[in-house]
Amino acid sequence: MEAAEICGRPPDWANAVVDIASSARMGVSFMPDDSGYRSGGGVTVRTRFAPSPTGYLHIGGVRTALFNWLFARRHGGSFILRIDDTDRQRNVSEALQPILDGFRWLGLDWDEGPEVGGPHAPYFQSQRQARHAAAVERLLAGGHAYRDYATTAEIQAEREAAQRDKRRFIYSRRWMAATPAEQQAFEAEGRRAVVRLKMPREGVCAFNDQVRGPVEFDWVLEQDHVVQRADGTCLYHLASAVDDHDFGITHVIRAVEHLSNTPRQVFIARALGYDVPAYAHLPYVAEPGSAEKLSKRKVGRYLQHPDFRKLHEHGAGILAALGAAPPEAECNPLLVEFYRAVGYRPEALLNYLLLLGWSLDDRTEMFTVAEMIERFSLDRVNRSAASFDAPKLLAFEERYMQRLPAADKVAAVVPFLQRRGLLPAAPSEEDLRRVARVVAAAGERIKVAGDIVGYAEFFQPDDGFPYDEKAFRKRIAADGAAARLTRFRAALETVEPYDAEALDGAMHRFVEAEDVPIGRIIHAVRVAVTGKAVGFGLFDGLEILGRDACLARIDRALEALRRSEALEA
RNA sequence: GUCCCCAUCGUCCAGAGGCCUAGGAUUCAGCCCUUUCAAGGCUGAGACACGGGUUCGAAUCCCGUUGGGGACGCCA
Repeated sequence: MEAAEICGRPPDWANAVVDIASSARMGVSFMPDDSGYRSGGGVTVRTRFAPSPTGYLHIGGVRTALFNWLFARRHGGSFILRIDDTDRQRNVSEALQPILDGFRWLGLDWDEGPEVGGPHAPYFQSQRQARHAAAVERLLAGGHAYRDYATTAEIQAEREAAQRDKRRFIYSRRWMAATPAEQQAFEAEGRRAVVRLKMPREGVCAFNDQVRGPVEFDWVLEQDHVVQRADGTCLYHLASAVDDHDFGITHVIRAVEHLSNTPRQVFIARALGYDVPAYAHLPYVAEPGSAEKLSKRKVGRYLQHPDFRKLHEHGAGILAALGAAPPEAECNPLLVEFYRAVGYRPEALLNYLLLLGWSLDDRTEMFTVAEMIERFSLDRVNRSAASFDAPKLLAFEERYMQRLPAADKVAAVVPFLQRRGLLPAAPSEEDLRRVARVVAAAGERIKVAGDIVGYAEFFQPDDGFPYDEKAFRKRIAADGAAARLTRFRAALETVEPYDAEALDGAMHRFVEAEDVPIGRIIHAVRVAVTGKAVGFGLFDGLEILGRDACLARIDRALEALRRSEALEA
């Protein structure tokens, strides 16, 4: 067969610029009313996120999902969840659950997809194989694909030969069955066919990326990708292009790693006579302190980065305090589960993720979800990778916590106290009042809801909390400390009313009478009453605990001191 | 190796030829306040990767260099 004949001419559409949404990019504004994306104006926006059921919701994936979701919501369109499960047969539902839970926790609702169904069901790729296979048949019939009888070894040999001669590898199509006769001949040899795309070998594939602008790829550089295996199962790119079309996806918003896969999807779509969707390739999220793509398998390495480690340790501390060994996913700050388990505000995570690659201007940082939807646009998406910055995420979390109304803060914190066994499943009014008072006193010290476990002593019996040993030695076992504490205890008995203000006054009168710096008594009281060296305002703490508890706790501390002295003697 | 992409404070962003002596946030440092603190207040440090053009004028446009990253599967 002649080379010219083998290669053929590229289909006439191959060089067409695919640009259904260019007007939006060129336009000054990108409002729903003039974009033509609304029903009535033409196309209704439909975006999708297509996770594979791995059991985890990765932070980078969520960012992509968020942008898809925002774009759909912004334009009054639909956001679809499609499950790319062609690869795994086992336990799909089990591996999917954490992902769906993560979406729900974040408030990213999907209009069509698993559990909610929709007009284009099924939404599991593995259940759409008949459609994929039918598409392959059409590709074959249209001459855009061919049956190839080469073995992997034969292809590999060609590839290596090309490398040896330092030329680009272009498949010879030697085992392509162009006619039924050739097909029979190959099969008589016992060969089995895969279906390959018959890619154009001249011209360029040009399209207008919604975040990167015009992009071009030479068709020659594209290989004759396999779209269907010998066993009849179809490969991802074929399935993806077909499903996107079936679902009426108008905008494919995904990570840049798919940019170089786009030509073959464009080829498939055009060959099948589809409208090609608009593409938007997002920069990927990079690892802390580097430009490399974030990978959930490298957590160990990221843990060596101080900022990332701090984020992790903070969360791990909370999880450890909650008891029972947490599932692995909850210990990994690369996964959404971590933030939920530790008690982050979902809005804070969303806000942080939004600004990782997108901005409105040079100063607006806080966005409610409604504001995000209102202001989001693809043309303000950044083109370069952004690395995951743990301190910044924590800063957002702090701000959201600070702004949270007191009642919501209490509600956020209660489940953590319950899990720690510090609060009954059905807390009484009085229980909740105490929680509210501790939360108020702790103020900005509670950055994530789980931080409440750091104030466990306010919910434990007077003899049921441990002492920070070092603090105990320094503040209570010190010379004269016990005697002073005993005298202060006496003062506490008569303070009236027993509130922070009066306690403050009593303390100051005490140190004046004793003629000692305030630090000599205040720390001793704190250790005696809370067991800790640090905490929120001492007088608030004394008030919350109440007189009886304070006296009992001081007695217990003095008793503990006597016992340890006796032991040493 | 081939192709593609990216390039402003440590980090995340702003900057569409003169509003730039480059702005905000975070981080860091110092100071203040304070009974402690991963608390609060104030002040400060800190960047246009490099080299050529174009232009009266360039962080901004063009070319090159360097650096970084990604894609090159009968994976998704």
